Amino acid sequence: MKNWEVAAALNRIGQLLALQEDKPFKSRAYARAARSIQRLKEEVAEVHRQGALTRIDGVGRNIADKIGEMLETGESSYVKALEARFPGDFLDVLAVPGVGLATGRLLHQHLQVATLRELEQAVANKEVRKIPGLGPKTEQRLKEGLRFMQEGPKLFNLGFIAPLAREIEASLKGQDFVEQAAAGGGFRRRREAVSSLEFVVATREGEGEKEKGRERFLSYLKKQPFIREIREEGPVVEALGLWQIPLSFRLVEPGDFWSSLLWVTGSKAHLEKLAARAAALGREISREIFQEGEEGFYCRLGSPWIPPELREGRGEVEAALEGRLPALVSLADIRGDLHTHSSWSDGTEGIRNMAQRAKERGYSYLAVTDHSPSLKIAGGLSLEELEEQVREINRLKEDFPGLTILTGMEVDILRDGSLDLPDSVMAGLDVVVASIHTGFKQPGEQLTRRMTAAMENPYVNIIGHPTGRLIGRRDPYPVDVEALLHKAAGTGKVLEINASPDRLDLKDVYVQKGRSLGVKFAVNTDTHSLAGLGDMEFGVTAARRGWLEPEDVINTYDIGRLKAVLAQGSSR
DNA sequence: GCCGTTTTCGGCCCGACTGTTTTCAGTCG
Repeated sequence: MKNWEVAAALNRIGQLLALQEDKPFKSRAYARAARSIQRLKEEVAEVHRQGALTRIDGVGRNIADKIGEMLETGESSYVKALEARFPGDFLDVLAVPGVGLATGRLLHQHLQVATLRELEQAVANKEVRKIPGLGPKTEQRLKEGLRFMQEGPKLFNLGFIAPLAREIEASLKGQDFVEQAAAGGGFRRRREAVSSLEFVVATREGEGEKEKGRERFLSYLKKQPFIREIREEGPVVEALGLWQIPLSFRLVEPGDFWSSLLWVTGSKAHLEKLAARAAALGREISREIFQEGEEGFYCRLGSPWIPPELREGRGEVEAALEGRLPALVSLADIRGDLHTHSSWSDGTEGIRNMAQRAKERGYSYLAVTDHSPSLKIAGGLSLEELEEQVREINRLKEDFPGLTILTGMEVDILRDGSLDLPDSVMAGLDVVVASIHTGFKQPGEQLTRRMTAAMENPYVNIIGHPTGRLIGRRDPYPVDVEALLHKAAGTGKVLEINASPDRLDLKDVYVQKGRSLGVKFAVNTDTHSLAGLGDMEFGVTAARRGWLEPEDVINTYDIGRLKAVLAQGSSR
């Protein structure tokens, strides 16, 4: 069992306990142990072999026993006993925004709600409002909450699905009967979330031996650990993978690989534009014009190769034909991270470790931007602690030659639009990221005013996660993004592309719009751990989907130029 | 259920907002 599986099981225990016992802290103990295991650097199975489970923070004798059983038998009798009372699906109900433990219990007690479907029914029949303690407003809130859980097919965030997609791709390429293989679809275009993974597989069997290739492929596929079920064995093999993600494998002859991949990659809008171009040139899109791969194909249409991230039908074909395709920023261009948290607030690592990892990533700078005083839940620093932190950073500087550790803070934009740090203090910091963490439910105009007011402050450098969305879980604040973009263009304030796969905020379409207005961006991870520094790739992906070039992204600048931009509080 | 230079019992990230109440519990970040 992998660490994440153990952590997931412990979290499950925590939630089930919270439902059925009146011992909230027992439940939280499991949640805490789960967090520790999630963050654990070694394999928990290895720690168990050494008999050292109780050395893990939050794991005592009882929890260690339960982990031991899971590792040895692959399951947990404790989970089974707990599940006997609440069906597994009930945890989905608890995941609905607006349903906490208390409401969950009430729904179960009074209406026997056990699944999302039953909750939906109860809401539709106006039963929820009849429960003592709940009312019509709660019912309405649940209705809105349910929307997220049920809209369309289940979506998997890019950051979540990327490791699986790459594992499958590598596995396919490693088979001796596979000539070429690649993931296409929304994943290849690096959309923020996808509902399935689609692969194109060229098998080595010669012309006319397609059937043989397909059989070898199927016998290979059936043995793979990432496969749960094979549903369709035709020319496109359909399967369900880990986490019930739909997988498809289009089996083709080597000569058809590139045309199939182009087709499977999409998007529909992009392909339509290509078809129109081909028609205008009197060409057909056939396998003959793919002889030199995708590049060759685009070349025949008189266009440079268009990176998959741009293939959304948002003007990329026209731009390519006119020779004004952007030279997209890439991960290698990134020289540092300007929004990170340490254990001084709610991060897990000390600044030394963060700096070490930044150095290993080849960065030339790293900004430490912990939370500001008012955000108590996230361990916001007091002014004294901030001063102390700055002193520590100054001490650490000599240990990291070649890496500039920048002082900073993620300053809350308070409910009234003022900033949670005096100007005099912000003036002394290298980087100020200003973000909203409270009062999301204010009317849009008020939220917009708060943010534009923050942009008028001369010491603010970057607006953090500007729309506050959590992909698949929370809508953006009802903020007027157009107004923000114009304000940023006017003030020279930098907007963040938050690289956390849960956020990717600003999103690509706004980034593209901002770029056209001359707005500059910073691609930041907002990490709370060492591993989170690796999310940078997803932020860069969002930047690419927003057509950005290195020049548009301030953390591609060398330290001298970056400091100049930061010091004047404006990118212009 | 876990943990300890506030400690082996009594705590466990804190404060605002909301809805359902008539003084507060539940949820969220």
